[in-house]
Amino acid sequence: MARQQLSRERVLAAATELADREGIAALTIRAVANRLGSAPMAVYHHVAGKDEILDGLVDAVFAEFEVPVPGRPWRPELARRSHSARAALARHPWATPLLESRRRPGPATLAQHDAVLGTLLSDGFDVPAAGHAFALIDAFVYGFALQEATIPFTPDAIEDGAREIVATLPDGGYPHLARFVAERIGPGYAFGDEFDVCLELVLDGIGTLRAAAPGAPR
Amino acid sequence: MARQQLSRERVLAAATELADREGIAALTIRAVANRLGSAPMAVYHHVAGKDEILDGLVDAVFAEFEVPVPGRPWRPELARRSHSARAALARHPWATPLLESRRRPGPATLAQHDAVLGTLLSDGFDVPAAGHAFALIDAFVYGFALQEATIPFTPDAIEDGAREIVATLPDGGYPHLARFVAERIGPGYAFGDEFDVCLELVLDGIGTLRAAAPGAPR
DNA sequence: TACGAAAACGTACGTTGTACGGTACGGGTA
DNA sequence: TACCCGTACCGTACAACGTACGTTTTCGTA
Repeated sequence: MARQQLSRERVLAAATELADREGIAALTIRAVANRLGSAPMAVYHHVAGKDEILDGLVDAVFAEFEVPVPGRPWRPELARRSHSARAALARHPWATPLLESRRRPGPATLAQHDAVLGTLLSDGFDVPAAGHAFALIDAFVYGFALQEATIPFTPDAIEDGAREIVATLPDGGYPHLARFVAERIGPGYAFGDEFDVCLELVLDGIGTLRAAAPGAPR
Repeated sequence: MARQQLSRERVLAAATELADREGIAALTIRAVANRLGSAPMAVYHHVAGKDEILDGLVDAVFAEFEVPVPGRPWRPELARRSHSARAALARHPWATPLLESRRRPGPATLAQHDAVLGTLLSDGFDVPAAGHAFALIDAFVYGFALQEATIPFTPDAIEDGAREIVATLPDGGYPHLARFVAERIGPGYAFGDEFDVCLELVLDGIGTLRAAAPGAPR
């Protein structure tokens, strides 16, 4: 039997693949086992239950974020990590809503948080300012990922999709929404492009939090 | 039998109550029917299925947001609506993750979007700038709500909870995180307070997007 | 070869969403 | 009065789910 041994890692990898391909709702113990060529209950020797699989998935996604390096200038580091975070959450759209229900942060999650705080604290932010900055940038990244996951259309089909929704509206209702779709949504429009514009504004705002005292100039 | 007639509204109200009290996982058709003093299959005469209930719940939460009024100054209007949105999402912590999977926006959702866009468009923002501003503020509000829902502690217990997590860490790992918890988290600290600080930064950023041309001064 | 632990499996149970067919009832028409 | 039919409700049934429990298979070591 060429069947490889099961392991926690193989279980999580199979679960990630399944969630990516079929959606989070299709992620069942039976399906995971099936994909591993195994029986449902075999999985339970490597993870305690479905909840632990979900915890592991979230941490695996966090592990895909590029980690900022404390000591380097805060702004490019946070920009790099935020872009990679958004990319990872876009690759795994099921992950963002999962953040809420998972209350036991994994090692990658903690390392990520530690590195972000360290980057801020070592480049001119005092503790309260680092807290503000952390809350702001993560709220933005997660919120954007949530919005992006909600958009029911691929960038190519967004025009049709948006018009379709607007078309089902009562005539004359939602005039500003209708105007926005008519004037803005078109072949060149991709919602994802908003990320860069908004991230710059967020980073500008974080810059104003920076303590005046110890930081290197700009 | 004094039992009142069922209706779509009563079903949604019972579902909201249940989700608030017992969590979204406890929201089953049987539980909803039970709370209504009715049989499971009776609710199917008023909603098409569980998905439609979830859609209705999300729209009901959006209906709790205060709607900004186009024509009034953009900044206080958006501040008011953002505060009320955050409060509503905090009252219903199960709602934010649900935003992702619900792709059929309800009337309250559409009205909300329309009013936000209208407020921006009628106070000096051109269409692309309004799009940027909309993406930014909603990403922030949803993301913050998601973070707030994740915090596993009440404001009172946050100190113990945070220390507990840090205590389980390998010694010396995550030094910045440990420092942050030690210096920042205390009796006076409430994560929710970060919202006001961050929202001001977001609104500042949105202000810089405003077209120079037609807007009133300030 | 023998053996004990680790890994994998089979069976079974309670719960879920919901398809399907039946039942009670309140009027409108003949 | 007798009939009928649409609306609201309910009972039963089924497939799929997570997983508790007990059994079998596999494999490293002696």
